Amino acid sequence: MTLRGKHLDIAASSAVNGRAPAAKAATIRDVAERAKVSVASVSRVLNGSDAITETTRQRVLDAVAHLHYVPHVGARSLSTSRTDTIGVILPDLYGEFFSELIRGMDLAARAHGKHLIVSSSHGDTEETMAALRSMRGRVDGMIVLSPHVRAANLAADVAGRTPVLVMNGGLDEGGRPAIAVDNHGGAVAAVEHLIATGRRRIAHIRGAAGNLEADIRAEGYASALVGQDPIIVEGDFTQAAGHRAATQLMALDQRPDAVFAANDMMALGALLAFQEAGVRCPEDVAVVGFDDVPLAALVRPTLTTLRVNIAEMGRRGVERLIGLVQAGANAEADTACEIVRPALVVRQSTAAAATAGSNPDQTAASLS
Amino acid sequence: MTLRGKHLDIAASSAVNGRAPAAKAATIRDVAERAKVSVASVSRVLNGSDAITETTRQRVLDAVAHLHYVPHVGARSLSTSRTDTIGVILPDLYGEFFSELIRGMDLAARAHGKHLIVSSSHGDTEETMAALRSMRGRVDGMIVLSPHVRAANLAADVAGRTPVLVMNGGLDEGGRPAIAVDNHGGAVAAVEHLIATGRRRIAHIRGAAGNLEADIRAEGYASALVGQDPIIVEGDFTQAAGHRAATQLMALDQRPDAVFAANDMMALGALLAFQEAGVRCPEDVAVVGFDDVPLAALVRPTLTTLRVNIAEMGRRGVERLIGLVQAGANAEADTACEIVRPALVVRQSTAAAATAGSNPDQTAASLS
DNA sequence: CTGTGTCATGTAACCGATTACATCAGGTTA
DNA sequence: TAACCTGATGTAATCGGTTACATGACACAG
Repeated sequence: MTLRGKHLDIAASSAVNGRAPAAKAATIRDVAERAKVSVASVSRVLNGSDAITETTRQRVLDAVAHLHYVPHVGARSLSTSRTDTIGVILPDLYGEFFSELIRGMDLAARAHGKHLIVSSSHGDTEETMAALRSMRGRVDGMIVLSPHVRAANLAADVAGRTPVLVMNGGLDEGGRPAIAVDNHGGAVAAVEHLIATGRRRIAHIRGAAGNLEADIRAEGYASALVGQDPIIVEGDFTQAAGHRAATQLMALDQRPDAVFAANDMMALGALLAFQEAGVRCPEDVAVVGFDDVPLAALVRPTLTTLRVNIAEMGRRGVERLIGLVQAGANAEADTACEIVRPALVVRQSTAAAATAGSNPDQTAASLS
Repeated sequence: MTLRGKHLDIAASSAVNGRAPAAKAATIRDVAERAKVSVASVSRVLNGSDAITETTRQRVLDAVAHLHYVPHVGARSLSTSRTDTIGVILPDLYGEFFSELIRGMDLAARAHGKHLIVSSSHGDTEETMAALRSMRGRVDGMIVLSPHVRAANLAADVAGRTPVLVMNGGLDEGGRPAIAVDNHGGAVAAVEHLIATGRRRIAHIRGAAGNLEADIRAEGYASALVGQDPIIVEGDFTQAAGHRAATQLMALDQRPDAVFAANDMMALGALLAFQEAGVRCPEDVAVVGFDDVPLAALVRPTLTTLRVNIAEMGRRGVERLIGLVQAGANAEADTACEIVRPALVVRQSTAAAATAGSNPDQTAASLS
């Protein structure tokens, strides 16, 4: 049982012949008392708002320092109804994509004096909703990354008055603030590059069915093919899935001469599977990934991929959300869907056989 | 200006001939009113504590559902002085080490219904303190990863009554709850392994000077050498630094036949530098890293390293912190320094020349 | 000398929950 | 029937801030 209010007296007096009760943290009233001013003045000094005599300011600051006073955030957020915190709900925390994203978000959050609460939903819609509910009231706004459009939209509903920025959703979120990668365009660019470098049988390792981004990338792949039927193998964005998928592809009657994987981790798994089977990359088969995680430039052969500036996207997300929070009630504010266009980064894994190996890592400088 | 308190009446009446003001979120009193019970009953239903008639419970739950009521966390935390949130201060958010760590922490936090606030300090002591201060009152406890012991100790002081668990610090934190990696033992194991596999000139690429872990690993390296003087090159834990350091090593009169890098990213950079220079690994030079980030098993040659189960360490950290929070005032509770012993994982990069390449990835199964 | 304006400061009402204690209804028991 | 217990529910104090409004001091003009 905590000691509070008038019961504190009783506890304190009983402590006379017992051991001292744990010291409670100083409150604004303690500071006011010690500085011999009112709580209002203390609050004013701390929030740097009103006109305050230099003398008073000093007295308050001294008291604050002496008592190691730190304002109680809960109390403050109760009266101001701001938390200076933004929530981030990710499908997963595994892998370089999310780590880069969080890094970018942290950068922006720190720059604006905001805190970041992160939570993962393990890709489950129900868990996403639970995470969302438990964050309500705790944050000023939320960024939701969901592989399922449905969840993202529900999310925005559950959130009620809390602004929600959807990232990683589809491009067709009806009038919700969002940031989305141009998955279709990226996939098309990948396939066109493969065709341009002379590949004629291009296979695709796709992400999990039902995952929005996986669907769009697969669709982009299919639409960009020229003179061949789609060859699609299921995956789930993990390196192991890429490995399995590549093994399947090698077992085909006619082995493809190029593979476009829906992300870098699967591309990597495929790369390893080919290597183990003695299939040479890029000579026998070209491989393209998606995301440009740092890893892509570090493997051999270095991986051609679609660069998405992940950290920058995270930064941008936080900044837009902060904008939304400030706009507040002005419903008209910012409901645009911002589109990030990935850039094709050509590395060894799709080089023409003749030039392969000449320059180990064309992008090393920019990725140091 | 927000509309609050008695001024709400004025605003509401003026809204009669204007547009409706933004609806305020429902409070416990709104729920009580609608359910025709007192706020106490609502609170009781929501916290499942006391005896409540089934009828009342239903009425309350209906009202809650109808109003989309969500308790205001700030208010709750004000009266209960719990936040159900734990803060994590990291030196950096870059790279796989921290991403794995956060993943493990998230797992444990979710399992206990806690939230996670993350913040990075960019390795700067001053920023660490600032982050710490701004978290006070916002969290029930904090986990601080600091490369500088000093900061970690100051941290524990600044935190005041908030429990702090130091991770990644030294082993000699005077009686503070901590979890630390046995950096010395790991370094010794690395060097001993290299000696056992016949290497005779072993160099070390160390982490930034002043970084505690870097210091201890370097010291462990030096102490394990047999019949040779230490060869130490400065680094800073980045891949680029590893690359530079390896270049320096290759320029020596007598090139080392083994390199122990203070972490995997630098080992990787070194690996690439050797490759570019035509120095073969493991034939000409063996390389050992530290951490066993997922990446270590994915490069070629696969990297021998010291495995630290990073995610598990994060999980453990959160669980211990939760223990500390619950122990509360009982100062005697848990002040132990838990030690995590890294395990040597032997892969291709230190294989004897004869057997190199026989098994591309000995640990692929366990890392899928 | 009084009225008025300015500016620093104080007082107290609020934010939205929790919870100790009061109350009250209904059933026992003497 | 009166005294008493029991268990559900209500009332109001409290957590620690912010801030509208009141107060009070002082300067200057009329």
